[in-house]
Amino acid sequence: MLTALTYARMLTVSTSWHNEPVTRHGYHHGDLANALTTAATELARQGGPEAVVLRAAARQVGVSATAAYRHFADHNALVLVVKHRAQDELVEAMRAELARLPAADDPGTAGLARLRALGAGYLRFALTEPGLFRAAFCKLDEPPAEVRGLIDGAPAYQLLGEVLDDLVDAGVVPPARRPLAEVAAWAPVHGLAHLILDGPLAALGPDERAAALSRTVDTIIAGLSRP
Amino acid sequence: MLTALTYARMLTVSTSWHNEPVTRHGYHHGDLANALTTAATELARQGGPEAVVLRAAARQVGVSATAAYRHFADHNALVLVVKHRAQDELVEAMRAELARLPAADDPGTAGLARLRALGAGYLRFALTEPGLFRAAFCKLDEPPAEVRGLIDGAPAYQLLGEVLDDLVDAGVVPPARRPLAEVAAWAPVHGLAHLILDGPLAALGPDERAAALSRTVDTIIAGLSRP
DNA sequence: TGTACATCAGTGAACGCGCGTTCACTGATGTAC
DNA sequence: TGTACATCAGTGAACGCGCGTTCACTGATGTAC
Repeated sequence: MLTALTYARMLTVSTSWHNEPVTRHGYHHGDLANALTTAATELARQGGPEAVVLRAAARQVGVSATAAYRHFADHNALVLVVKHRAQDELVEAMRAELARLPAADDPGTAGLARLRALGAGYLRFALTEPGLFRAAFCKLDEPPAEVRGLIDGAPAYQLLGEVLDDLVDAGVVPPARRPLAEVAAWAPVHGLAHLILDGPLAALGPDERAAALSRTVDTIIAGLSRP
Repeated sequence: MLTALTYARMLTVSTSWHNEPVTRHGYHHGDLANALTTAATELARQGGPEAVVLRAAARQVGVSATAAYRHFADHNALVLVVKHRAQDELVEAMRAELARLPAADDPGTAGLARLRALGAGYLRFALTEPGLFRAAFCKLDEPPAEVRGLIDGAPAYQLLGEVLDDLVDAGVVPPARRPLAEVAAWAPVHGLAHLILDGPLAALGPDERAAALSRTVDTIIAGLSRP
């Protein structure tokens, strides 16, 4: 979709014009696919997946709506790339929380800290970027073949799996509790995010939210690590 | 919204006409608010909250779209009653699962069975009525004042709370783990439902789904009941 | 190095659609006398 | 019991909106000779 050539062309053009505002570089945009994706992602960031409107994205980039069809088969294809970007940002938020962790000696406590960090990063992303969070898990009109039959959002799932493996290695989680532990750990945090975002627990204040997360993660850990 | 008088009028009219199909009873419908709510709920059942279209509901009832405005302030008000109906059906599914439970002697095992039943009923409803499930938790344009500041979907929350209280009484859940246990128990099942419905875990087959639920609930119970 | 030409990436006008909502209206109902 | 009249609950036409998408087109780009 976005070749190295396209990038090169864009750079050439943008450096040859002086003080040109970023919006357009002439009749040929040079990087429309990327620009539309960014604009559409921004729409999703503010209004969720329903706000991803092809015409609005084109408008924002300063291009006719028709131009989008040179780069995306249809509206659904545009939403799909936004969904992927949103998933990428979610994983990024989780990794960021991991990176913030201080070094720990004991592998067991280190592993538990990582598990907590993943949950905290997940929830933080959901609450600070509700639009993107919903976009990351939105239902597409026709899901692409690559995704069907696989676990979507695989990077996050894999990240979680690694931390759980570490906890088994450290002797914190008994091997018998390892199967499907990803699901058992993921679902609670995902559910909490949805309950806070979309309804029943929306009325919780910041402190109550923190307490709810803490309680939820404590329960997961107590359950997974029980002999 | 729907007075006893309205009902009485409807019954009078409908019994005075012979073999009249249920759709209309003359110029005055007699029970339009209810009929529209039912039609709108059916739309949500098939297509989720986005499918609740005022004109479509009116069409289905065989009434002009304008007529709906005699009974609902606007589209949002219609969605709100659908949301409430969906929540009612969800609680009903949970109660149904409780009712199916055989009697048990030990209060501890009985309580755990009830907790499992609530989770199973919740997930069953989510998977068999995905449209209504999403409607039950949909975001409204302007949430009504009564709901803001309260925990929405209170009946389900309360039902869960009672079972958890029983588990404390039975000595299964230590009192120290009781606070916010509703959230810790609700979030995992809610999250699992969403993960299966809207994406990442959609590819799971029936057996895998059952295993995922079982693992998830086991982990909750192990966590909540840990000394 | 210059030029003809195929290809690519844009344009703007227009289509049909279905929505929520408003308007002025009219038929049915119920009540006061 | 009958009649005038206010009120209630419908009607149908129309509005404006914004959407996704298609059409025939044109300006820019890159390549073969």
